[in-house]
Amino acid sequence: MAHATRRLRRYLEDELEECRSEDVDRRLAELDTLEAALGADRVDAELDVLSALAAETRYTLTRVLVAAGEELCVCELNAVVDVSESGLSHALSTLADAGLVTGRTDGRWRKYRATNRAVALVTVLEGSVDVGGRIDADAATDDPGAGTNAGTGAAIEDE
Amino acid sequence: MAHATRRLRRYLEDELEECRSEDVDRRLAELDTLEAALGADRVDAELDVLSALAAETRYTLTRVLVAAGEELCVCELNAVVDVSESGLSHALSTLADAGLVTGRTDGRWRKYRATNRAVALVTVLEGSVDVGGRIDADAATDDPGAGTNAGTGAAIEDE
DNA sequence: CGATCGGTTGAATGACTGTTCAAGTAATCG
DNA sequence: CGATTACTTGAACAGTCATTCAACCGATCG
Repeated sequence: MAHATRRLRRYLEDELEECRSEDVDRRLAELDTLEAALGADRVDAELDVLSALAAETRYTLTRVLVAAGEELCVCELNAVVDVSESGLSHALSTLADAGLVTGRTDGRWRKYRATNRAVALVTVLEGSVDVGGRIDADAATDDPGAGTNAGTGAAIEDE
Repeated sequence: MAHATRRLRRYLEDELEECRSEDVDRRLAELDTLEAALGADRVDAELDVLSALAAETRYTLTRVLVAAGEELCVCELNAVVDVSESGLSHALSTLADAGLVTGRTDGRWRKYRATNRAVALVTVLEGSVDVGGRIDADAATDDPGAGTNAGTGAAIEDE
């Protein structure tokens, strides 16, 4: 980190007009705080969730389960993802480990359901990502634009 | 899909008491609708964002930029992620492609800032993931629990 | 101008991971 | 009970991807 710190030092002396090393040290401490505030465990946990979602099969499954709004049988899910039977099982297992779905055995059938976490993430992604090349990627000012729309619609609701 | 469909058929005949093939066909159509409603382009776009975030270096960068609430110089970011100089550049480039950060050149320094999309996603992840083994992974009933907390705090705010 | 600095880009490689095949388990059926 | 069904688990392989090294570009400085 020797080289990087030297450059950072130069940047800070350049940025804050006065080049008192006191100010520089303060800024360095602030950056440390910023990093520490994240918490390694927390970042790890959140990365597990992200990694679980960041694969076509698993994300499609999550989307379908969220859209359904009710539990679906494994054999139903098999109809929408186009992987082998065991591939589907692996995918659902990974999602369950990440707390994105929960499964329960009902007689000879096994049913899965999306968790609140999955609903929240899918909802934000839906609201944040505009398909069609253009994106709403203007820089964030101060106000978190979270909690956009709800009501994913398209629930099956038979019976 | 021949085998899977056969099993699904059996499941549906088992689930819906009456085994009229009319009902079965309707359910199959509903599942198709559920899948189609997702939209392949949309899923792809959202997967790009998820994939960009689902890596320790890039997620940490995003978290720091969101927490900072202002633009940070590359040399500052270099102090928090522990990868090579070019690794950092690659990471920031990937994040920019996914619309999670934006960069601008300021004299001889390059500065990056988190986008609204990044703020939204990080906020939801923060609110959704409870570290410490236990998770709030109770099944979703109907109400999307999105838009939880805001105010990531820990902004640097010097000057 | 040449030299240095800050940062990016491209190719290469090692690690990771998504998928499949084969075998295994729990439940129902006959 | 054995057979079948519905699904899971483990090992193995193929494809992907994060990181690094080297070369490069643009800007500033002397």
